[in-house]
Amino acid sequence: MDSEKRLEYLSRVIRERGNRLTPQRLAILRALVDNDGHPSAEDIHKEILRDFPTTSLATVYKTITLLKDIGEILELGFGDDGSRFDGRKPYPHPHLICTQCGQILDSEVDNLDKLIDSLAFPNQFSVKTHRFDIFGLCSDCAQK
Amino acid sequence: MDSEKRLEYLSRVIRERGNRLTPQRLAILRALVDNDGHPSAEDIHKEILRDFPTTSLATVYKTITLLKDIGEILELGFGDDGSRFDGRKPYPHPHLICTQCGQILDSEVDNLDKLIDSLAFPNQFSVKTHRFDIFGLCSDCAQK
DNA sequence: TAAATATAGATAATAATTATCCGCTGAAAA
DNA sequence: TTTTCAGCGGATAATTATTATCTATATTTA
Ligand SMILES: [Mn+2]
Ligand SMILES: [Mn+2]
Ligand SMILES: [Zn+2]
Ligand SMILES: [Zn+2]
Repeated sequence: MDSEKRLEYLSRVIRERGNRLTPQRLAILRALVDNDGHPSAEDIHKEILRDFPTTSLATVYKTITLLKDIGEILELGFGDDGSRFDGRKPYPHPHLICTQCGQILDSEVDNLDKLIDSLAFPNQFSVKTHRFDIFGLCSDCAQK
Repeated sequence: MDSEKRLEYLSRVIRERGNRLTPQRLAILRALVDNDGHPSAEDIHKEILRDFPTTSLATVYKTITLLKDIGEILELGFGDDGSRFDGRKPYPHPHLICTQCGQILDSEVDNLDKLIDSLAFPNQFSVKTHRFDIFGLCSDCAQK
């Protein structure tokens, strides 16, 4: 997963669908593809403010919405705790979520789709997507 | 899973911890254990109103909070779409969620804990709980 | 250049849930 | 029996991440 490559890909898709790649928007994209920590909208906003101090939080949300429309961002909603975003791997995948420090780790596993199919089949359920969150303590927090 | 047995169990636990089993509270418990459709707070409230027309929605939420404290209800939060509750099986288990009609089906699978452990182990992650949602169309909605 | 469209930023609105307040109830204590 | 008092129900206000709205500005198109 090359951040620069992914940034170029997203930039191209956005331009091709007639949207504009403003400096603020590019900065938001860069923050998303450079960060593998699943940042919140606030996290992204804070980072953008360094280069574009007048950027509104609404602008961050608008770019996230744009990426959602393209299907190039994965949103992990946590109700009142807000959402965290994965702009590097927009497809569903398991996450290890530390309930102590808030860190979110990516995880991969083979044959998860097969398991999901085996759950859906008996109910004649047609699968579109999924969400698999594992909550607990990361290695750092577990030591304390 | 006997609804009546579960109702008796919940009633006993609530009394044993010094809480009171008011008629409204009992009605809310009954609505929860009788319904395997993963009702929302509103759903429960509507049902309670038939027998106790002055019940406040806040009372429903308070009883749900009580059950959460005991660990005897599973909350499935969906952000702005609110939460759905499982008062029959309070432990984590996979759900098949129809994005068309909102129906939520229970699902069970062997060795899910083993799979989760295999994901957590490489990261030295200490698992506490999990959430596994599968989104798609139920058999009814898929036919249309 | 002129017109059309998209976007940024500011601000108001949304809505599920939670907090707060107050009067009531019921069981235990005196 | 009377008093006490924590728990509770109901009403209402507050919370807060996100979305909608509005206007000025920037960019593209003709
Ligand atoms: Mn991820
Ligand atoms: Mn369930
Ligand atoms: Zn941690
Ligand atoms: Zn359906």
